This record gives sequence, structure tokens and C-alpha cells, in this order.
Amino acid sequence: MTGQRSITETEKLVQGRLGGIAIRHEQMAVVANIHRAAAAVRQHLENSVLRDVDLTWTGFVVLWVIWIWGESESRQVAEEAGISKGTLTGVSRTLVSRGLIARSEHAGDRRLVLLGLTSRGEELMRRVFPDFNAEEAFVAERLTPEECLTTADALRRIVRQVEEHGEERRLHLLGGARPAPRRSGRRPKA
Amino acid sequence: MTGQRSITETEKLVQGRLGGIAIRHEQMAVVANIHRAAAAVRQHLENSVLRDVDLTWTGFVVLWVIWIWGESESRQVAEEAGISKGTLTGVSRTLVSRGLIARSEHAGDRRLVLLGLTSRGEELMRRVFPDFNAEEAFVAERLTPEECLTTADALRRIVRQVEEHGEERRLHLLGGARPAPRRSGRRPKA
DNA sequence: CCTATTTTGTTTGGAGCCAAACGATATATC
DNA sequence: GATATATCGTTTGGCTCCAAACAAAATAGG
Repeated sequence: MTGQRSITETEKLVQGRLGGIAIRHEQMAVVANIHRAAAAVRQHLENSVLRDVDLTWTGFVVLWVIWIWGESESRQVAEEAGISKGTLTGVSRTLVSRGLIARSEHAGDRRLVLLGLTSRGEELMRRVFPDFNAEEAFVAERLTPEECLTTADALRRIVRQVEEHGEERRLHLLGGARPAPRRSGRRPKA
Repeated sequence: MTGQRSITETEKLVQGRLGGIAIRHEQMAVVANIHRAAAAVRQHLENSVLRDVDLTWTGFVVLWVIWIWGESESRQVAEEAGISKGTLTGVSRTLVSRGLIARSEHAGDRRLVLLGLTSRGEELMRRVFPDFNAEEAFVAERLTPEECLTTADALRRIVRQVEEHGEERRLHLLGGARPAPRRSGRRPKA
């Protein structure tokens, strides 16, 4: 820890706006920077490696999951890729149309859909992944490998916290009331 | 650093797929976890605090920026909020229609648009921000304040690296060729 | 002046994204 | 076996998001 503990410009302004109500500025700082970093990294990759091979970020992530884990059930791919199953339906449709993945039925359970790479998809990943990883290294250039690992670990703890206690927390916040309806989304037929 | 240096399951699988080509797994780990964490945090906040007041993540961020920095020019708001100016046009339209912000013209330069909070917007932020910050604290519960700061600092270095060297790097990668066209987006008239 | 060039915010087109509703299938309980 | 309940992937509706094209306005260089 090399200092940098002082309240930043932004935090002073926030304090001013709130008129003395205490805020947790360290936690505010991580959350804000997680999103800045995510956007910056994603944009860099979309505009370099992925643009060249005409893949979106999400498309790449889905391919990657299937590549690494082999032919898998839809729900697992969505879970691992961090997108909803509804989103996966659209993304996988695109990838199928481009000949990168193929759908097949599950023998025992006819509700399930299996997604696997085609040989074209496999070739693509073998070619693109090293370039992708080189850009990951580029964006993390100012961090030592050790710092990468400690940072990754800290982020993983945030993910776990939300995964393990998020729902419970949201229910607690509502205090028995039912959640506000979402602005967008499908409506009941009746 | 408490160890955890061993190659994880996923990384072993990646190595297998690549047949021995070296990859930078520490950097891969940060990048992957940045995105997991960003998605988890965003979803938690959208489904708790923001849902109740009918704000999207981006809508909240835009309001926040204007709240903290005061009435500002559009381009600055977009920059600070981390969204494109095109996106801001849509988001600010929504916020204006809900009476939370107001647009005004710049006296000296007629190209500019100023965005400022209405009193309704200001009230909302004073009420919502403490709750928002409480959830930031919740998601970061497994990190000490010091860990929050070091993590935030590491992420900031990633953002700076991309901001300061990203474009140059992308040009270098192209090696003189012009960038591939984007799949979506407006087409020339002719 | 007058013609580039630059800089603003807006429009546009295609894709992503989620939650809830939904239909089809599978499982549990009687 | 019927009937309820759970789970799968898909559809739907509304919003986010970006980059490039664009029009309007400002600035630069003669």
C-alpha cells in the first residue's frame, strides 16, 4: 500500500452533496473502477482482435466457453458465459448461421439443446485466442503477474458475495413487499 | 499474497486446447474476473435499489455525474459516464421526459448542450445515493477497505493503459491496413 | 471574406441484454 | 395414469450500446 488514501476530488464533492452523511468511499471506488475497466477492456478488444474476425464480445465469450468445456448444454453455456438464456438463444443463432457452432439434441431429455463447435469454429478459436490473450496482456501491462492474481482474487470475492448472498439481500431490502415490476419485458396474455 | 498460484482447472483446459502454446494466465484471470464482477454488481444494483426508483444503471450513472459535477456539457457527461455521445442522447431524452434533468443552451457556442438536474432530480439523488452506496458496501463486504483501494488502483492502471496507449496499439496491430468495417451501424447515403 | 477542417450533438442500424411469459417435456405424488 | 410441479430453451418488449454518417456551428489559414 503506497498511500493514495486521501479523499479524491470526486469524493469531496460527494460529501458536499450529501451534507455530512457518511459514505463508504473505498467501496464506492472499487465499484466505479470495476465498470470503467470492464468497459475499457471490452472496447479495446472489440475494436482490435474481435473486429478483424467479425465477432462481438459476447459471441467470442460463448465460443470460448464451448471451446474450453466441449459440447455442452445451453443452460451451462449461458451460466458460464455470464449471460441469460434468452440472450444465448439470439447469440447462438448468429453463431450457427455463421457456421461456427452446431446444435444437437440430447438423447435422454428432449428439452435440452447441446452446443458444440464446428471444425470451422475450432480453427477460428485456435487462431484467434492467442491474439486475444496478447491483448489481455497489453491491457494489464502496468500490473505485475502477482498484482493480476491478487486483483483477480479480490474480484472473485465480490462475485461470490453477490452469488451467495445477493438474492437473500434483495429480499431483505424489500422487507416482504413484492418487487417493483420491470419497465421492459413480456406482459401476461390476459 | 497467500499462494493460489496453482494453475486452475480452466487454465489447464486452455493449455490443452492450445497444444503447448504459451498463454499469459494471470492477465487472462484479471480480465475474466473484471467482467464477471461488473456484471454481478450491476445486476444486483439494478434489481434492488434502482428497480425501486425505476432507473437503469446507465440512467443512474448519468444522473450521478450531473449531480456531482453540476450542470455540464453533454460531451463531458458522456465522457465521465463512460458512454458514447450517441447513447447519451437517448438516455438524456428519457431522463428529461421523466423530469429529472433539463437541457439548456450554451450562451457562447450554439453547438453545445448543457445538462443539469431539476429539483426533482436532485431530491431523487439525495434520497437514492445513500442506498446505492450501501449496496456497494454490501458487494464489497468480503474486502477490507485497504483491499478495496488497492483493487481500485489496479483497475485504474488498466483504464489508463488503454486510454493512453490503446489507440496507438490498435493502429500498430493493423500495420497500415484500414480497420474492418463494423457489422452494425449507419451506412453512407450513396 | 472564403474555403477547409474540426468539433458538437443527433440519427441510424444492427446487435446485446434481461426478466417474465410461454410451450414442451420431464419428474413427483397420489 | 392422472395431475401438479419443475425445468428447459424460446419469444417478447423495452431498453442499452456503439460507431459511423450526418447537419450545424465554430475555427483556421489563406
